[in-house]
Amino acid sequence: MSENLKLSNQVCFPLYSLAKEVIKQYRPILNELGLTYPQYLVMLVLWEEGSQNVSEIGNQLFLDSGTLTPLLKRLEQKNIIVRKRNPEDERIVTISLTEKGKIMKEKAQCVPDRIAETLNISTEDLLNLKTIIDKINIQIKTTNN
Amino acid sequence: MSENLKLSNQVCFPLYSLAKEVIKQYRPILNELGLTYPQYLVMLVLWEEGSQNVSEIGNQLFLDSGTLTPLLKRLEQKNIIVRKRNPEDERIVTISLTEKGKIMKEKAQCVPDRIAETLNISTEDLLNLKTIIDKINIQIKTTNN
DNA sequence: ATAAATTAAATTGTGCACAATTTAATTTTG
DNA sequence: CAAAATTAAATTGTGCACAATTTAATTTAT
Repeated sequence: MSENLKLSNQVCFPLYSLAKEVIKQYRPILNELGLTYPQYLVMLVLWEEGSQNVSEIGNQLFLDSGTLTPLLKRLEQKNIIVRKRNPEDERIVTISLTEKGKIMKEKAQCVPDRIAETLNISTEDLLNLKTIIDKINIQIKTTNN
Repeated sequence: MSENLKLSNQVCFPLYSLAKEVIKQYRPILNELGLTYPQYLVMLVLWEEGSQNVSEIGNQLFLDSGTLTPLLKRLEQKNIIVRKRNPEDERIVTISLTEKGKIMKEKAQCVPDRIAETLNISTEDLLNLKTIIDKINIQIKTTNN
């Protein structure tokens, strides 16, 4: 068999597997907060930057309204965010944290440390991984637009 | 904010994004074969190793029957695989390629090259990425079992 | 000023991904 | 041998992810 189609030679498969594996490590930890990983990402954006439009959140997380609209509705049902149409421009929906959502930030402070623990990867390897991923991400975005 | 906090967020999110981005590059190419990326992975296993049980495929791709059963039914509907219960042990379902499935392998030969083209990443960077990812994947699997 | 174009979010539909449970077959044990 | 345990796949239910379309609001260009 040509080497071309061997699973072991693929780069994408280990990447896809590792991403799933890492998210799996987040699951039990985020579950204590009642969040999924994509929901946690949205909360990180709001904690860091405050109120944001749906599309502003989407631009940062590379997610579209088809993904975000139902996800945000779930966060709203948990009473950690509110969705409000902008009276200046009724097309825009602004997402804001509720008190409960702001308080959750405190409980979430420990998440990265706990992830770092369970991943058990040296800082050196993490930095190495980050460097190469960032480089490739930039290359893809610039090549593909 | 601790350094771990930043680092794990700064690694996990780019990892998750890059995996999605790379799969997005596969989409138009695999679409010509009528396959999704996970379906392509199943076909890679079958092309490389021939007939496999559902759980053997699952072990290699880290997917469970909840994911594979409907996926395999879709491949069966495309007439590129057949699903057959093992008469020796009726619990086991063996997946085999049809002629059409075998022929598809030829058309798939070009996929890795075309992906390499569109990703436009140096072989060195790809190897670098694969090396660090494989290392971390092994580390996670051994730590977490 | 209004018709056409654009924009933002929502909706619709398909396909993973995975936890939890169920079903049915096979093994192990008492 | 029969009950209990185990195993393999299927099923059920929830939640992304994304393409394609729709809806409604706003801009723009005539």
